Formats: sequence, structure tokens, C-alpha cells
Amino acid sequence: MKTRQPQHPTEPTLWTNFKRQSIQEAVIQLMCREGLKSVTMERVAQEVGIAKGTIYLHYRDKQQLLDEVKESALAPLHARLHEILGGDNSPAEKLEICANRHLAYFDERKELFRILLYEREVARVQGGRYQSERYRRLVREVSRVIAEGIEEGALRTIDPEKAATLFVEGCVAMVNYRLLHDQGDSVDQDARMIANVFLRGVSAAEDLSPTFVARQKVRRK
Amino acid sequence: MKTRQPQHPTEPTLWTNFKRQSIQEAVIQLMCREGLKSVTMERVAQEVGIAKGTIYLHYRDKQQLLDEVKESALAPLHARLHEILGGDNSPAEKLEICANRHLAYFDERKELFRILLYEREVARVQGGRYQSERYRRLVREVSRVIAEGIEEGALRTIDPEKAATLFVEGCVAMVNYRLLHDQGDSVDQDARMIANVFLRGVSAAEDLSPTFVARQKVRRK
Amino acid sequence: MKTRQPQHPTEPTLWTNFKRQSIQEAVIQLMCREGLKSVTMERVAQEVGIAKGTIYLHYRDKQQLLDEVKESALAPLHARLHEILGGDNSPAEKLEICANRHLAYFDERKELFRILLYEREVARVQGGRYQSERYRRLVREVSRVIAEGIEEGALRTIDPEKAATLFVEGCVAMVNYRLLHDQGDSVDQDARMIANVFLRGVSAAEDLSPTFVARQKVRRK
Amino acid sequence: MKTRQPQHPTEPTLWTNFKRQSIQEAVIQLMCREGLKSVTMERVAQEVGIAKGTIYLHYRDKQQLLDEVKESALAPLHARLHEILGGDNSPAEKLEICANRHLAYFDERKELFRILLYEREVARVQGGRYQSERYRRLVREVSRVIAEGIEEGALRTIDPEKAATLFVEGCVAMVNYRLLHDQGDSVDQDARMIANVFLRGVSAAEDLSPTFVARQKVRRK
DNA sequence: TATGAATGAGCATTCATTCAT
DNA sequence: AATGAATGAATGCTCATTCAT
Repeated sequence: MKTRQPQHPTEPTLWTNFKRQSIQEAVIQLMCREGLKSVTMERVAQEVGIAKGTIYLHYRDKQQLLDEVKESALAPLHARLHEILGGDNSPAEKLEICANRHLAYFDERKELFRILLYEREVARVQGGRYQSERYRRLVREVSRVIAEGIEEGALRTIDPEKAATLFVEGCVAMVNYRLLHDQGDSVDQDARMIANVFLRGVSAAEDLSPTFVARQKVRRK
Repeated sequence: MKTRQPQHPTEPTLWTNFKRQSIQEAVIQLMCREGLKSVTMERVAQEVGIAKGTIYLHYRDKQQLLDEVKESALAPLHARLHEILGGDNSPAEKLEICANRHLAYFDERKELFRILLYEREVARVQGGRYQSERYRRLVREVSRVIAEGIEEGALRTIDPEKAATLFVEGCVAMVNYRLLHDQGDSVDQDARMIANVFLRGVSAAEDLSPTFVARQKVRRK
Repeated sequence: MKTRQPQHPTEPTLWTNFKRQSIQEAVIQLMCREGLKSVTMERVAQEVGIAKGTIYLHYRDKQQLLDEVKESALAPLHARLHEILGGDNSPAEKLEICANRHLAYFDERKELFRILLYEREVARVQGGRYQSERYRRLVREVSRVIAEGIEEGALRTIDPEKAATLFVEGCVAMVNYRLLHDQGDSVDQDARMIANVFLRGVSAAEDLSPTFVARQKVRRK
Repeated sequence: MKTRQPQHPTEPTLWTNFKRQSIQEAVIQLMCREGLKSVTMERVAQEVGIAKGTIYLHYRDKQQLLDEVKESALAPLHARLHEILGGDNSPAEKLEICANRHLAYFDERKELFRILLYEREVARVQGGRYQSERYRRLVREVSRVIAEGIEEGALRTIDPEKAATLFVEGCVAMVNYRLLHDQGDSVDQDARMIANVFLRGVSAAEDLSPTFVARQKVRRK
């Protein structure tokens, strides 16, 4: 990274941070207004009102810029979720609050959802892995909460990581849905729905017995 | 002239289709191995072992090529799901079979999952909308099946479209999961898990009473 | 060139000529309808209803095709002009008839004017020379007629080649004018106008005395 | 930002203009040496000694570059002609001075004649019309001067626009001729010849009576 | 002869990145 | 630090020409 040696211990960092912030905002604006293709260094600089070259004083290259945009766009959400999942509530409560916060976050900053989608695009390509480190951490934490719930006997025995994946993707799906269908349902309503469906789905109540699949097996291509 | 007189009535079409097929395969290979950015007409041609210009004998431009790749990669799956959802089984059965087929499809052709992700990428940018027509159709059909389930009293009253979105995304999430974590769980097991979680989640049984969210409201940032 | 050895002394040549003719017509059609840029071997073949490769059985390459199109499009006109200029009329008469025929030729086959313009384009580039052989021959013949007129005392002493150039270009200009302004003036009227202006201009009558240019000399940039 | 604060108020514009100038010169050079087909952005850049991309800092695309080349190559001439035609001389004088300036302009910058030809090429294809706006304006102005001459009684009654076309094309033809035949005739001589031929041709003196065309009518194909 | 699939050199254009000022 | 002119590799696409059938 850029090791910086400010002449005045505090000010340059503030100023520097402000500029980095501005640049990142510009990337987000551009991404939302005109799509990923329009995010060129030129356009970003224009948007901020600085010269193209200046961006390179703050970011090694375009990739690093985009990475940091993604990073800092989602950091607050993940921090919040981390806090919730590490809190004192019951697993069930944690999950509902998580869903709630998730929906609320993107409700307040709708632009950021684009970043979420972008994250998948790059994550897929770059590391050969399909998900960002951040995403995996989230799933791991949810997973742990679910494991707690199982231990407590509130949830039935189920692969916690798979369940966590289902839950997280359910949240993302709902964010997406809310963005697309601008019906008036409140964040709370929808969060409760997710939590409800998921928690009943994994609750310790008796199993439904869907043995019907066996019958279908024959049909397989 | 445009009148073709194939020596063997079927061969020319077969041959042509084979070439188109080869090109599409190359696109998929490239997409998987090196990501969307690496899918250039040049590289695709190289991969197939033909000249750049030859691709243009089969596809008007790059966009059309990518569209058809997406199309033919996902068409069989969607056709199958369409068939299942329109069949005679109970809603619950339909959904489990759907999940099962979904997982199985990508289990057999793991490369195609990348296409699934790509689909979202383009859909997002192109139409200003975030999902492809095909995806929306699937959700609509699942949604109808859920509505049936509700009418029959098997499922509780819930927004069918939101529920359908959760279900479909759950399936996709599981496909993704299976790709990443190559543990030995069978398609059937995982499909049953999805169905189980989802169907319990939306079953007509009594509601859980998660009123705990209200207590949390104060904490809002 | 293509030396051809027809199996039947007459027929193949006829057939061959017919095809060459068709191809040339197609080039002209295309040039007129859609401009030079649209004259691709593909489009030409399409227009004729044959395969792209077939054209190459008749013409070595695109350049040769275009050259021959130009050649045969203008050949009849030039043959006619040649005949007129070599005839028995007086120089003045010859020139007026020439102008008349010139205008009439393009009045009847308006498409060909495009070829005339094209001729200049290629002539300029190809040989490093600016005009086609054919054009030069025409100017030479007109020039000879003017020289005759001078000898006879009908025209005043003037550089015959320059005068010829003026005359020929005057004709071309009028063809162009007629094409652009579709007013009803007859070919005869306009031909007479050209001849009139030109012949008076070069007639043996006393010189105008425009010494006014000398006065202007100072102004030169 | 876009606010420029030149250190020396004039320099940046000068430098920028110099580069634009260089690029345009290169286009002209190339056009003359090797023809329009050789005017590729690559070759132009090579000629100037800059990178291909640099051209795009000065011109939006190839079309704009060519347009500006044409524009600035012919603008000074047309400005001069405009000035002359709008001046205080008699119509006859104006025309001779025009012819003189016309010839002189291309005598001094022989390369530019190619542009003149190019202008026709594009004008023809692009607008569906055959002439550039600039050319039409010139003809219109000459036309007006001729109309004046007619009113004054100096010229006989004749279609002013047709006559103007003949005159302008006569000038162009002479420029062309001078370029091709590098005989020593001075600009003044040739300009006087054009003016002489044209002015006598359209002077108010008695008409020649060339009724001989009627006799020829029979011969028509 | 005729075909038309295949070729690949060639072109205009974009854009991340560098570097002299 | 900041600039922005310059770069040139990379890309999508075209089209004259070839050649196996």
C-alpha cells in the first residue's frame, strides 16, 4: 500500500481520506448511473473534478480502486451484521435482526446494491474463487449462530453452513426483490417474512415427510 | 443463392450446429477458466482453432454470441423446470423436484454455473433491469405453484412472489455451495434439504411469534 | 488476362459475356443505390444471384472489376464522341454535337454519372496520374478539332488543349448540374448553351480588353 | 477541471493548433502520396511521429479529422473568393480576379488540389448530394455576380446558375490542367484565358447562329 | 464451372497507465 | 502533489481472396 509521510501529522491524512472518499463516491455514482462499462478512470476523475493522473496517487491501479470501493461500500453493513451476530440475543432473534438490518441498509443506500452484484462478478473471476472473503466471513458467522441454535435445541439438526448460505442468499434475494418491485412493504415486514420462513424451516419441529421425491426418481433424464 | 441442397438431408445442419456448438463451448470454457474479460473474439477463435472471421459467419456480433451461449446453456434447465412446475404433482412435490433438478443440472455441467452468474451481470447493465426474462418467468411459475399451495391450504398465506424468489435464490445458492464445497452430499439430500426448509417455512402450521424485533428497533443507527 | 478456351466456339463466350455483363450491372446498381462503400464482392454476388467465388472466375480481383465497369460504362459514350469528332462537320458543329451527345448519354442512363465521378477518384490514386487514359484521349481529340478550327480561322489562336479541357469539363459540369437540378430544360437547350458560350468564347472575333487584372495585382496576399 | 490557465496567454492555443496543423498536414501528405485508401489513423500518426491514440485527443473520429482537413484546406480560398465576389469591381473584373486567385491558390499549394477532389467524393456519398455546402455557396455567389452583369447589360441573358457552374468548373479544370501539364504558363495568363473565354462566351454581343444541331438530330441512336 | 466456408490482414476506436512539467 | 498529454496494446468487426469440394 501507499505509505504516506504527512508533513503535518493529522491534516494530510484527513485531506487524503477525503479525496479517496470522493473518488470512491464517484465510482459508485458512475456505476449506478451508467453501468460498469462507464467506469473509466477518465470519467471517474471528471466526476470528482480532478485529473486522471491524480487517482493514481491514491490507488495503484483501477483494480485496487474498485476493490476498495466494494470494500468500503459493504464494510458498514458487515460490521453491523458482525456486531449483531456476536451479540446476546437468541439465535432466532439474531437472524431476524440480521435480515432486518440487511434490508434496511440497502433501502437507505440503494446505489450500493449494484456494488453487491459487482462483487460477485469480480470475485468469481479474480481469485478463481467465487466469493469474497467478506462474504465467506458472514456466512461463517451466521453458520455459527445456527450451530448455537441447534445446540440449544431450538433448531433441528441440519448442516449449519448450508443453512447459513440459504439464509444469507435469501436476504440478498429480498433486497433485490425490493429494489425491483417498489411496492410499499416495510423493511420490517419483509425481514420478518424471511426470518419466519427460514426459522420455521429449520425449527426443531417434526419433519415433514416428503418421500414423494423417491417416486419421481424414475423420471430422471 | 440461398437454396441449399444438402447431399445428405440432415448433415449440413448438423455440421453447422456442431460448429456453433464448438464456438459456444469455447466461450464457456474461456469464461470459466479466465473470466468474462478474457472472452474476446480472438481468444474464442483460438480456443476453437478457427479464424476470428469465421465466428462472424455464425453470429452477427459478440453480443449475439454471448446471448446464445446464455440461452442454450440455460434453456434445457428452464424447459425442464417449466415442465415440472406445469405437471400434476402437488405444489410441495413440484418444488422439491424443481430443487432436485436444479441441483442436478449444474452438478452434471458445472461450467454452466458461471453462465448463470454472467446472466445477472448483463441483465443488470443492459435492460436497466436486474434480471433476465427467463429468470422472471421461472419466478412467475414458481409463484403460481405457491399460490396453488396456498389455495389448497397446504401453505400459509404469504406473498407468493416473494416466497418464490426466496425459493429460487435458495436453489441457486445451493448450487453455488455445492460447487464450492466439494463435499460428498448427494443432489437428493441437498434438494430435500432446500425443499424441507422452504416448505416447513411456508407451511400452514402455526406462526412462530418473533416479536423480538420490536425490542431491537431502538438500536438503529 | 483470362485466356479462355471455350469448348463450343460461340456459346460459352456468349454465356460468359452475359455473366460479366450481369456482374457489372450489379456493381453499377450498388454504387448508385448505396454508394461506393457498399460495393463489396459479397453484395455484388448477392445482387447477381451467384456465389462470391464465381466473380473471381471472371475478374482477377476487385480492382479489375471496377476498372472494367468504368470502362464499359463509358465506352459507348466515348465511341460516339470519337465518331462525332472524327466526322465531317465543321469544328463548331462537332463541338455542339459532342456536348449534346454528352448530356443525352447521362440523361438516359443517370446511374452512370456516379461512375464518372468514381473514375476521377481512382484515376487520381492509382497511376499517380489524375486522369484515365480514356479521358485524355477525349481531350486530345477535342483539342485536335479546336486546332482545326483555329487553322480555318474560325477560332482565335488559343492553346487548344487548355480550351479542350475547358470544354470537356464544361460538359461534365452541365451533366452534373442537370442531375442535381431537375428543372425541365431539354438536353438540346443546355447543349446549345455550352456550345454557344464556348464557341463565342473562343471565336475569332476581336478580343475583349480586360486589362483590369493588372490593377488588382497589388492586393495579393 | 476544464479551466486552463496558460502561463503565456497565447502559447497553449498555439501549441495545440500546431499539433492539429501537423496532423492535418500529414493527412494531406498521405492523401497525395498514396491516395485516400492509405489515410488510416495508424499511417497518419506514423507520418506525424505520434501515437495513434494521440490523434483522438484532437479529433473525435476519423470523419471529423477529414472534415476539418477539407475545411481548413479550402477555407482560405473560399474566403478570398467571397471577398472578391462581394467587392466593388465590375462583374467581369470580379470573375477574372476570381479565376486568377483560384489558380494562384493551388499553384502555391499544389497538394490541396487532391482535397478538392476528395471533397467531391465524400459529398457525393454522404449527403446523397453531390456537392459540398461550400461549393454550392461559391456557385451561388458567382451566379449573383453574373446576374448583375446581365442586369447591367454587359452580359447577355443566360441562366446565371448554369453559367456560374460552367465558370467554376472551368477554373477547377484549369487548376487540374496546370497541375498535370507543368508547362510554364503563368497564373495570370491562364486566368485571363478562362475569363476571356467565359466573358466573351456570355457577353452581350450578337449570338452565333448554330442551327446545325437540328440537322444532326436524325442520327440519334 | 461454381460454390461458399474459411481465412487473416487491416481498420477505427478505447482506455489504463506513465511521466515530464 | 497534481496534472493531463501521450502512449500503445487490445478489441470488435470487415471484407477481399483462396481453395476444397
